[in-house]
Amino acid sequence: MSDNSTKKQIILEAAARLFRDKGYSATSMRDLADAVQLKASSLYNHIASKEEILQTICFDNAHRFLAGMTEIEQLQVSATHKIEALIRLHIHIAKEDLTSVTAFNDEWRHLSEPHLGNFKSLRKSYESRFKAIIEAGIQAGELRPLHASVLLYTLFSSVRWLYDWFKPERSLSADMLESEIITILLNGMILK
Amino acid sequence: MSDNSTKKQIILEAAARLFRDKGYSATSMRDLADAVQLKASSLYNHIASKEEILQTICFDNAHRFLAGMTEIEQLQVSATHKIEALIRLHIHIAKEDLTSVTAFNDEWRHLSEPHLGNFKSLRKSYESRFKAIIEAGIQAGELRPLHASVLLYTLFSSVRWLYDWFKPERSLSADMLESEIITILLNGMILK
DNA sequence: CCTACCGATCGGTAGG
DNA sequence: CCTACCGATCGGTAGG
Repeated sequence: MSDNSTKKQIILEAAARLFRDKGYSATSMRDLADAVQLKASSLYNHIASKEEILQTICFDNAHRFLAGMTEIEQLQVSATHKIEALIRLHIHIAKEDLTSVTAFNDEWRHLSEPHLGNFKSLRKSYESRFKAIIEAGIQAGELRPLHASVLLYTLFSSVRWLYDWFKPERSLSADMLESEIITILLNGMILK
Repeated sequence: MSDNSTKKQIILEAAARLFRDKGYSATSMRDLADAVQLKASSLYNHIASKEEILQTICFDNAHRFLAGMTEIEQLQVSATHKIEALIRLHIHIAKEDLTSVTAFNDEWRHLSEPHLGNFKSLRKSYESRFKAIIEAGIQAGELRPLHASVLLYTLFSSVRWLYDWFKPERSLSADMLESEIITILLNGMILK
């Protein structure tokens, strides 16, 4: 049983890497089997289907983001500080499990219904809660009076390149990277 | 002949839309044939292969960006103004042919060699030239003294969400969108 | 965990 | 532009 769940974990990690590198559709169960030194049919002792793997990756990561959001919402600090905490959240999640987050970001659209709909709901909820914080910041006069959705999506995608880029040269430490990104984004958003 | 090139154009546009919506690998030639009211085999009177379509999309767009870069490099203005012009370039290209740019952005990795290598070279060249402008701006004391690559990629990806988002609600005009994004990014990058 | 195999679908070709 | 069809590969199952 513990052997079993370990093996499943190995399969999930190999799958995340393949999905990130080749995409979900271009990854075959035989590719995945090769990566974990198994025959394709043996994979089905550990997982139910190819899509179940994608579901696990997508929903696990969605819940990591939502859990972080829930914590940050409860902080008794300014909107600006909450936004800074959210930027750090995105960077920390990326650092923790880069391949999985990348696959989650790029491959969720291959979910079938009803999973696709459920996933979109979670995502929508995360965005709404993020947007509410931004709107509070604008109301409070902390942030530039721009459209909240422009601020939201600019911020969102600004941290997304990390997922494609984190691996190569490491002349830049993760901490340095984090502080520079926060400098750029907060100065871009903050009023004066 | 002119009929022929028109039909080819229709096929390329339908393909870009399918590649954007489902991804290159998940789009079959039968999907594409249905979209243009043809049988799959008839597509091959207009195009040589599935990958040739992807090549056309990827290299056409790469050349649009490079042509814009060449023009902007020759302007006799400050680095900050060149960067503003580059941000506008990205937004304008997105507005002109949204589906094609999205497919180019997300699906180039499915190119086979030697096209993949050639594509990466063009991309690398574009990034280097962009980075040189950013570095000049830092040298000149116009931009915050951060790592040029952090500024580059933050800026790059900040405009990328447009590709996924441009379509829906149009309560925001494209001009308003453009000016807000430039406000956020330039204030984030500019010193003081 | 494997061998053997399934029906479906893939990109693409032959031939008209 | 179509019908008919190719070999290869797909996700997955049967049976041990």
